[in-house]
Amino acid sequence: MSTSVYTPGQVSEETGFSLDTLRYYERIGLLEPIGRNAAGQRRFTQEDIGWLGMIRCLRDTGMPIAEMLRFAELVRKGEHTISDRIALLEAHDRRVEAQVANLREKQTAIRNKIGYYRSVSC
Amino acid sequence: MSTSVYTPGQVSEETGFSLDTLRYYERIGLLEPIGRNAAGQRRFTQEDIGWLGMIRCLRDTGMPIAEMLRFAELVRKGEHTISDRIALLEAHDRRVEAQVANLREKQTAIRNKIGYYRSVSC
DNA sequence: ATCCCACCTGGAGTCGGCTCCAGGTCAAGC
DNA sequence: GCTTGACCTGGAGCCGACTCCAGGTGGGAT
Repeated sequence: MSTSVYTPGQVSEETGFSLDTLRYYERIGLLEPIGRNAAGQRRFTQEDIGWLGMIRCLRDTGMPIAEMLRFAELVRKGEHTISDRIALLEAHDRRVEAQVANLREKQTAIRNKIGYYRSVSC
Repeated sequence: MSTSVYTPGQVSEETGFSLDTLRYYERIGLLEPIGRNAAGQRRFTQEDIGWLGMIRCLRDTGMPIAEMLRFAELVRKGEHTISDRIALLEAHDRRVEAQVANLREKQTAIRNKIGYYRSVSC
């Protein structure tokens, strides 16, 4: 029961990020340099996977990579940046809220259009 | 009270699309060729603006341009494509629904993270 | 008359976010 | 002992969706 590690393939499988994307994220500094085995292959920790989960949330909610980098930076700088992190996430949460509202509004319009088409074609 | 027309500037203002984007959409065939005045400047009709409203809905809900082109194509082909248009919009509506669900799920995770940060920093 | 501003064109450039490639290394199964 | 498959690197390429540019036209206000 050594500290469990994961191969790139496993991580890709689990997080839904492609191998190339995982390498890309490491290259640009969104991931800390990932640990390696003797042969130089990446071995991800549970913590890396946790961080990737966060990345997944932020990406899926439309945060640009540049801003995720800022967030990653804050995380690296340690505990005293927590209020900044909260501020960043709250600002993002507000954008997500607006996004959902906009989607709902546009969806209603689309449904009205469908309704109109139905009324025409029957 | 001639049939009212609108300048590119007015349309941009009203629809939120940039002048360049309006020209781009016309170039790629997402808009029918827009009418011109004697000097060759575009004059949009009310109908053009209505169509741009539709475009706005579809774009804002994440439909790729390629698919909007397919939709535009159906509209051009006339009445007998209405059931196809319904099918296309319904499929899109389902994707929008999934999108909202995913956003909500990720938003919850983000809020939990904020909650966690709050608990740590107080 | 002249100025300015909104508009025109074709084509090139940008940007974000990956994605692909060539050429190479290891380790495990047949 | 050889093949296979997962991995490695640096760098180039791609895609979608605009956005910008240079150089030019036309018309309304001062």
